[in-house]
Amino acid sequence: MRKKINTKQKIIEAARKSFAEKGYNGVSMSEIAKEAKVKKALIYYYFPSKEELFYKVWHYSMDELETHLFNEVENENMYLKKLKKLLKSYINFMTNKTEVQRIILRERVNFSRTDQDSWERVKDRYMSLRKRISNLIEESKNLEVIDSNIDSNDAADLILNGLSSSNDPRSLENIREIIWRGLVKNEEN
Amino acid sequence: MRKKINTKQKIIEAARKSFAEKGYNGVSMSEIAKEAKVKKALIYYYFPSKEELFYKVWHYSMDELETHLFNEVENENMYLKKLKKLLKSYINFMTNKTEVQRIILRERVNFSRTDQDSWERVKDRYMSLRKRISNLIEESKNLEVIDSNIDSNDAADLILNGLSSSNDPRSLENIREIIWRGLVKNEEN
DNA sequence: ATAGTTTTACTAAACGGTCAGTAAAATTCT
DNA sequence: AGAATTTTACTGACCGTTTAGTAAAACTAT
Repeated sequence: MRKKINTKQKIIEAARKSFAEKGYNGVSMSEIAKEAKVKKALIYYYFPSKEELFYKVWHYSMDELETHLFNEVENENMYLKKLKKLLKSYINFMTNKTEVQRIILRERVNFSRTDQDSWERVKDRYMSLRKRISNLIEESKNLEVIDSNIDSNDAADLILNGLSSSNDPRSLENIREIIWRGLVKNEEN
Repeated sequence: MRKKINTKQKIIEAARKSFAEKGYNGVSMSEIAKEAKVKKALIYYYFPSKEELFYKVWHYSMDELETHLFNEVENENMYLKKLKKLLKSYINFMTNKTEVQRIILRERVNFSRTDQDSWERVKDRYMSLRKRISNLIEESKNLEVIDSNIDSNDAADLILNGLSSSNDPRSLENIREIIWRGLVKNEEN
């Protein structure tokens, strides 16, 4: 901890930007180094491999997203408002932190690959976030806010996928409204 | 040893499988060659570059999808049923042709990249399909089947994104139902 | 001095792509 | 018809470049 306190963070930030733009396989370690304004070998001083660097970037991003989503939600006491706020927060995060958005969109597809278990950890971290969302939906179902026929995991997927498609907040607001109308109970139930 | 007949198609099929599994940058031409059981140089006999090969694969896949979607739809005369059938067909295609599904999911993210115009053609081909879907929604709006507040482009995006998230037909059915409830007009409007 | 950083210099393997050449099939010439 | 020529389908060896990763020297702060 002599000279630089934030070198490691600087590398993570640069890596995230690069991975978000071109995807894991589209970026070389030299590119990341250039973006971070350090020499490539220095990255290997802090991270043992490209794969490990990516995992750290992913984990860091998911922490950020999860914090952003649930900190605001927990201030709410009504489940209807909790869920409503979650959707708003999600849109807010996705339109502002577009790097995180893209890195999720890009690498989520690899979860279904069976030949490489290097993605297992990455998948697990994502799934733990999805579970928190589906739990919230499940609780809302019990309190008769959300239609009981709805599978909470599928609903969480729809939120996660539907609300990351665009960078335009207005489009995402429109999409959110459609999803919301599909989720909440009909008045004449 | 002249084989000739379907070599080109065999390469496209192998390329699609490989691209779907690992993404454009995750696959080498040698891998594709191995998958197609031909020599790498032969790929360059039929296709001038990796990029061009990918575009052909993409175009071929989009043609397949579009044909599958709209052939069935056009037999229907009511717009409500047309749209309903389109969603069904889309799920059907995505759960059976998982290679196409993954290749779309993987490479769609590149559409927002501004630094490379090599993706322009790829994007254009995808957008023409999206337009056909949003046109169908727009017409359904005029006939007061679909809520008039809904933006047809955003609705098309929601369908395209929400209904490609999984390979499990049951999950996709659930998601379709949520989307559908969000789209159609309320009885007590 | 010494422990923590950063850089220089390097490697082996893999990459996209090229090229000269070849055997067989199709076409043209006589 | 059959010989001569051209075109098609395909191969292996190879090119320059880039890749992830390493060893060790050099610098920096205490």
